[in-house]
Amino acid sequence: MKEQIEKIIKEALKNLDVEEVNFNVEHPEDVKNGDYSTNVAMVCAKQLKTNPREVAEKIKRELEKDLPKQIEKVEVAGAGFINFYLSRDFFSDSIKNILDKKDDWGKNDLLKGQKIMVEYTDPNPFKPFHIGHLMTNAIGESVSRVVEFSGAETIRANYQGDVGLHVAKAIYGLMKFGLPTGQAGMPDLNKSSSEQAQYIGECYSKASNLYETDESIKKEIDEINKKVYRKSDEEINKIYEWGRKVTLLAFEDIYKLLGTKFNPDCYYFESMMMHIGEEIVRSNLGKIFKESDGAIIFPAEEYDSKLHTRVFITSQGLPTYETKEIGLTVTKFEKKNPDTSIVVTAIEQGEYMKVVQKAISLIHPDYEKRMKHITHGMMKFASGKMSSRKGNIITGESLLRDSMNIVLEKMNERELSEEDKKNISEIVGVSALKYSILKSSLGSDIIYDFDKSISFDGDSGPYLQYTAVRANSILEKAKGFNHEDRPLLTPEEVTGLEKLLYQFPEVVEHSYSLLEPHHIATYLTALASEFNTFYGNTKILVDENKYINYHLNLVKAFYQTMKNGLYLLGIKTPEKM
RNA sequence: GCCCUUGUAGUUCAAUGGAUAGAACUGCGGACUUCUAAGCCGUCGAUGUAGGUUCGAUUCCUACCAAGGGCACCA
Repeated sequence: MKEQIEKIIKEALKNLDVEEVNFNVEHPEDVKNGDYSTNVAMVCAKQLKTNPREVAEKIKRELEKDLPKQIEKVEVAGAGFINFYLSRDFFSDSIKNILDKKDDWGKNDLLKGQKIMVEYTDPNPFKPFHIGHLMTNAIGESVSRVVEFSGAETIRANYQGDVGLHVAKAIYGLMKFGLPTGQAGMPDLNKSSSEQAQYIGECYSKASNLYETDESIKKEIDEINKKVYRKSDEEINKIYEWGRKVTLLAFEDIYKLLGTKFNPDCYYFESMMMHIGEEIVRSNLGKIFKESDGAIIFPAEEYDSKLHTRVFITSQGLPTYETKEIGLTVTKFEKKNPDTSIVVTAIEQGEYMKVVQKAISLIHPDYEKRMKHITHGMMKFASGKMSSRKGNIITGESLLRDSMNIVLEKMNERELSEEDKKNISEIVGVSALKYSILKSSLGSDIIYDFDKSISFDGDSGPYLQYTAVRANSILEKAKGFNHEDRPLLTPEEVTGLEKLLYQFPEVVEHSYSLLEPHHIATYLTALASEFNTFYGNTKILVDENKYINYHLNLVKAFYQTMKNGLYLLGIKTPEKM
């Protein structure tokens, strides 16, 4: 509809001999000002040397000569806005359209034929899955789904640091505090990979502290680090293989819970990328990279004054993260050849990534425009509550578990089977966390209040789910209610719900064009609120309701839209809760 | 010091340069023998400071203030 209005405005301008101008068509905040509104008259008032309202009137008269039937009337208002009011038929048709499209409702083909790769989550084996990974995952998954809804073939990639100092620290910790060979305090190898991974994470944390405080331990760990790189020590290799396997398996459990499926051939590892990257860096030494104090560096400020120099290969001859990133990017383009390669990380990687991307674009100029880096802020905690319910350090996993447990407690009031309660608490717990990450625009930090944010009032994931469940509940009850023989009558009045429903595809497009998932979250919350208002004002399943069939279609259309929208946020829609 | 993010109600967040700056939480006040009250209705309350561009600025530009991040061998 938006395109259509833009089109008739352009035609009107042509008929009035006005040069083409940049104008907007948008939804006014207040529905009193119509369903669509344009500022075209104000934009070209100067050009026509008259005041905006006169221009607006002129354009209005031109538009009225041939008005599409979906538009009931056009009005001039305010400083010179032209407002469009849609007809009852338009809204009724849009409900039908939603019911026809079902799970495809909201999709578009902006990216048809394109291949888009999204890399996100990026946890490191041997370290806990922390809250930052949770954020990156929620955002990356949502971006992937928005891209998918825009018609692209979507490739989900994950990049994991299986070499580096953190690995050496964890291995040192395991050797010092006990290996899985039956010593005291050891994890039972029969335990779940998640529990074994947790033990490895603890060893990592302890060793990490010792690294900072004890000089001789620091040396030992550095020595282990070299051995891991060279694979020169049989015992270390064994621990390494076990630890890597177990932590990666534990991550898979979390991905499953979060609803992410990476492409099986797109799990990239630093241990692979460092060799590829090193070769590229060394073969461009003297051209792009320089030697300096024994290290190999890239002086990015020579190309862009806002960038800075970074080390790519250390004076000890080890490749840094920068070099591995070059290997990764080149591998992605060579193996998968995406039209666009999107990488999602926290903001701390922002500056560094610009430098790396500059270096890559000098080697492969054709990649430059195809690389996109999305950054997000950090999750912080309100009022210093830094520990989880059990008193441990909060990891991404513990936060998830706590969230699910809180839901489970709330579910006690409900008459549901234990199995239902367990499943629902998983779906709702994940939703609470994901929504609190996705409701804000990227960029700024997220303040996470442990007590309040998982409260499910108002602006929350569970609120959206609960609203969907209410709708579903009506649809279920309607099956036993005699309504199918009755005629489909359409009420004259258009509800606020209908005035939002048809906008869903526009929201998806907008969200894609800015790569900002929060627009979907904001829209769904407004939509849920409208539904709850409608629900509160309307008794649907009663004999006196002569619009019963229309109302049921409306509920169905709402349910479908909410379900598709929640999907885009990476959130499942429970059938009951 | 230089560079990148970000400053909106008591709190947490919205607002492709547009109309009276929207929500949620909290506070206060309501409705309900009703399809799930994790819900609904009403109400109090905000653009960091100073300039500039514009018919019009929360949005763009400049300076300042404040928070977070990055600036050579960690990732």
